[in-house]
Amino acid sequence: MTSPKPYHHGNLRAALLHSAMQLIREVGPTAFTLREVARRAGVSHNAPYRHFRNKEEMIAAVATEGYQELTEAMIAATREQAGALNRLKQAGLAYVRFALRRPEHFTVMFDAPFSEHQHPNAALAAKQAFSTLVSLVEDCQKKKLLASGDPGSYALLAWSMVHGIAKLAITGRLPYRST
Amino acid sequence: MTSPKPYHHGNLRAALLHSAMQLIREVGPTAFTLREVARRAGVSHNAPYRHFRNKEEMIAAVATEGYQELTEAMIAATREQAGALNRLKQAGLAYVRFALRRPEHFTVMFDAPFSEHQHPNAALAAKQAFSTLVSLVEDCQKKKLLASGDPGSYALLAWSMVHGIAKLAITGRLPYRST
DNA sequence: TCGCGTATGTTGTCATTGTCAACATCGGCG
DNA sequence: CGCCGATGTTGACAATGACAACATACGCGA
Repeated sequence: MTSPKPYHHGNLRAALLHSAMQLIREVGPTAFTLREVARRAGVSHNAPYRHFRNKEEMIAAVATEGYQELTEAMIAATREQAGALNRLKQAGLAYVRFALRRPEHFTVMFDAPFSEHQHPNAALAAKQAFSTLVSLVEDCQKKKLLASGDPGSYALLAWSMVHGIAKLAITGRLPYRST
Repeated sequence: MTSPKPYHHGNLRAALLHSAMQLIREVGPTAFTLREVARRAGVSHNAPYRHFRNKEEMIAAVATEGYQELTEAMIAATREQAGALNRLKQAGLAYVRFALRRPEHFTVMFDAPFSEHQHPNAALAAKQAFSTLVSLVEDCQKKKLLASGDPGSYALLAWSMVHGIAKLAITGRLPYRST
């Protein structure tokens, strides 16, 4: 995305991100190690520093990708769905599904071992995910399917619910139930 | 709690937990360091190992304390409050207030860098917090203030919402608003 | 009262990690 | 074609989590 064209390796940045995600999935965000990522990508332990300022920034990059995927998942879920309310619901389900499919990724995205303020890209990606929700809520309001008012507030409420459910589901406290 | 009576230091375990919480509050759960905790408690870097098997277990102990505090906060908030529904609401508010008052502690409790399965004490404390919620919901149902059904499901829903709100508030995405 | 076992704390050590600095390589631009 | 800078490597260092061996002192039993 941001990197023009890597020289030696072909596309190290992407390869590193890939290894990073896989590693996080295997050992969790805590045991995650920069050097192991480098090892898996088949480069020296310092190569990553040409693409990320430090460990934190690399994690932030993973989170950023996660937000983008999440946004896409929500959009895809609403596509070819009739009814504004139904689309909102589908987006919510997609959200939870994403969380269940990639618990560690989800954790990295929201349990922010990194300070969001210092990672504008991540913050931006997160904002996009949120605005996806907001516009779905606005659609519902336009069609009088939802009481009018600040769309942001409603979206926040929706997000809160969905997020809470997803989180608790991940933690294994939610008995599964089809819907 | 579990420790009978420490010898040399007086009560190292408690002192360590105290330092640990303070440190987490200062630098976050990620930069948290066992050795720094020991330093602050004025003991050698290996003293903590007499009270906690490893770093993870120490964090789990901190989380356990957090669950207990949370439970107490919810109970305290419902005390001398009239109306089952109102009590449920007060508990929810107490939940959010706790999260806002101790964001890092809250983070440690739920973003579990530790695997809950392997820390029965933490799991138990968490369960107690949840059962507090469940009984509040049951009260509402008994008084027909809430549709009947599986109390657990309703409690989960309540928890999800409250938790989601708290989490998003911590992350700074929730515009504050008095209620 | 006294000595000893054991819970508690310390010193020493090791592999691993994040990060910095110096060096090597190679692709494209002039 | 030669140089510069982007990319990657090697080497180093302090800090960390964890283990092992050693020290200390409380409190029980004789």
